Amino acid sequence: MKKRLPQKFYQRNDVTLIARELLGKVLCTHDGRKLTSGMITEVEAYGRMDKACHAYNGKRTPRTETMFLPGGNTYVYLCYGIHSLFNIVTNKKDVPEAVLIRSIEALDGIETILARRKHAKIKTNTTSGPGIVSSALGITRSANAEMLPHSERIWVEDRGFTFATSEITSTTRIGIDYAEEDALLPWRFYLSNSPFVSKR
DNA sequence: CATAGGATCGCCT
DNA sequence: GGCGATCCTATGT
Repeated sequence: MKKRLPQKFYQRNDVTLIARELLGKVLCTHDGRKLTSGMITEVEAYGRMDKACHAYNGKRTPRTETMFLPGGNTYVYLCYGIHSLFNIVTNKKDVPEAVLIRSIEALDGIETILARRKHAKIKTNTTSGPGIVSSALGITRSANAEMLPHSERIWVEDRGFTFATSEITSTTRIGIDYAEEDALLPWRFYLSNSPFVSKR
């Protein structure tokens, strides 16, 4: 079973539900030569009324404008001058919410992923961490504002991997101390039994 | 225009 | 556990 997620999956009005449902889905990229993919193992949700969100309280800037696009778009931005962090926009147009993909477990194109990461063999840190996911899958800011349901470069598939709520850990997000009380929201989700998670 | 700082990583000790 | 890398972004003058 390989089925690309449809637009309506992303456009629902519940970013934390979508974040949890993205666990086990398969993020795929094609750079024109090689297909690479990985099962999503760790995510974080960012809501429109959440001080950790770039578009908190409707804040529009050239960068955050992407978050106001309809759900299903990609939001890729540069962090610390080095890392392209990959997010999936959710909800309807003009409702800025997104899911940050933090870790995956490599599935397709292992050789390509290893070469991009300069690793000889798969280790837990080959695909764990938001900057690393982009490195492993070849995602750069040129992949910003791509429509996942239609893009030839990047998309998400359901391959039938499912996980019960009891197999998912929900806890606080990483690196958002500036978000005051919202730093306490349990909006980071990961597969409890996966070794491919950025912090255990 | 100038400036401070970031949803991080990897290397060093 | 600490820190430098590296550059875009947002903000203020």
